[in-house]
Amino acid sequence: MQNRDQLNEKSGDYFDRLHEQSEKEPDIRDLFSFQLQRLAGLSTRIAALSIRPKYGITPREWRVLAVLKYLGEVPLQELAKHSGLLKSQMSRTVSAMIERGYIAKTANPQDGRSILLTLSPEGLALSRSILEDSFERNEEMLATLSRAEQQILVELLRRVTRTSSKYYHELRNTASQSDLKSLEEE
Amino acid sequence: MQNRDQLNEKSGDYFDRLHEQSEKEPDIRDLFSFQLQRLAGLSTRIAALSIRPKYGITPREWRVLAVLKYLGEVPLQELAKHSGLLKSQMSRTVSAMIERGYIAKTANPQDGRSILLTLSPEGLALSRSILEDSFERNEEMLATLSRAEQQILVELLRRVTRTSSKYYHELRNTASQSDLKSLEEE
DNA sequence: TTTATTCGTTCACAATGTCAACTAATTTCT
DNA sequence: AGAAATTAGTTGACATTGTGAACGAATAAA
Repeated sequence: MQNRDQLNEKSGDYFDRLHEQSEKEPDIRDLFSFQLQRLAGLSTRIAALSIRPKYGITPREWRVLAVLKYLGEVPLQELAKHSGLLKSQMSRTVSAMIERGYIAKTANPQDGRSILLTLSPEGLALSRSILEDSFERNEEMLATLSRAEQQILVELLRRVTRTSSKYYHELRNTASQSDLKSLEEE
Repeated sequence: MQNRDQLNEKSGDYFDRLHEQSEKEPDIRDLFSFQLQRLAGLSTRIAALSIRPKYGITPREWRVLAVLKYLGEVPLQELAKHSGLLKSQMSRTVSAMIERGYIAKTANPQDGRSILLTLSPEGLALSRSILEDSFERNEEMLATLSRAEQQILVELLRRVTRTSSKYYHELRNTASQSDLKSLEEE
């Protein structure tokens, strides 16, 4: 058998068995962000496992396609914001997607610096297809929860994301007081 | 002002405004794993922002220290499993931490191949300190939720993680039928 | 109209993730 | 016991992701 660097988490043995609570010592297993990171890592691996071999596309690329799907026609910066990527990352990603014919780019008549991006028919079809697969994967991941619980989870995450985003931008601003500019936006 | 590739998500404008639900078209904004990824990304950035400048350590490194904190004394593989890293990643990370004096390594009397890892006093102190900061950051991120809601969220995530972990290993096994070995473990 | 800002591209690099090859030690099988 | 397979840890190679800065061109602000 080949020597594979597996993530030998096996049958969930390492996930959050209830541990004895030491009264004073902080424990990373109780940390929300730790749970979050671990689950997100799992989710990425699951996605890569099902999507990469089938569609020859990275998780980031299909995420961009799916975001563009609901945005319609937008400049690159806008696409980056909604995807949670830097514009430098987005520029490269979009280039690759244009090369493969999934994204079309046209000039922005309103602004000569900007470009407008849309999904090509192929991109739309691909995006739809992967998105369906993704919803199926999510079903499996969430299978342990009732419909009601799933909705609660999604709603809680939504709220936490909003709060965290605000917090993040506060941190950025206090960290680099060089650009007081950003204070203006709300 | 410097030209920084900012993630201009600004005041949460791009996060989950309720969107009109097209009846049939799947929308990535409704995808659990998408929300998860986005929030995890935010969380990482927040952590890096507060930890890196203060302690000169990467998020992954402190995560390893914190995991080792509750494990006590374990071989490398064990530490890797609990941290969600490959043993190759863990080997490198541990080397760096040993070099900086945060982790001590001794031979395993039970098994000549294996090594036993523990936190050094410095490592323990550092781990404690960062962990406290992390709990504070989490407070901020979760500030919008009531205590009860926070507990619900944590519990739901815990269950989803367990289910997802099982699902992941199933996928791996069906994907590579070369090693039927792994079927044995439950 | 000069100055500052913004859009997108590109460069350079750090961090992370993935897998295969390798050794030494251990276990399993016969 | 001895050969064969397995396992722990290290290392090499490489793909992906994340971050910040420099730059030209276009636009907005002074």
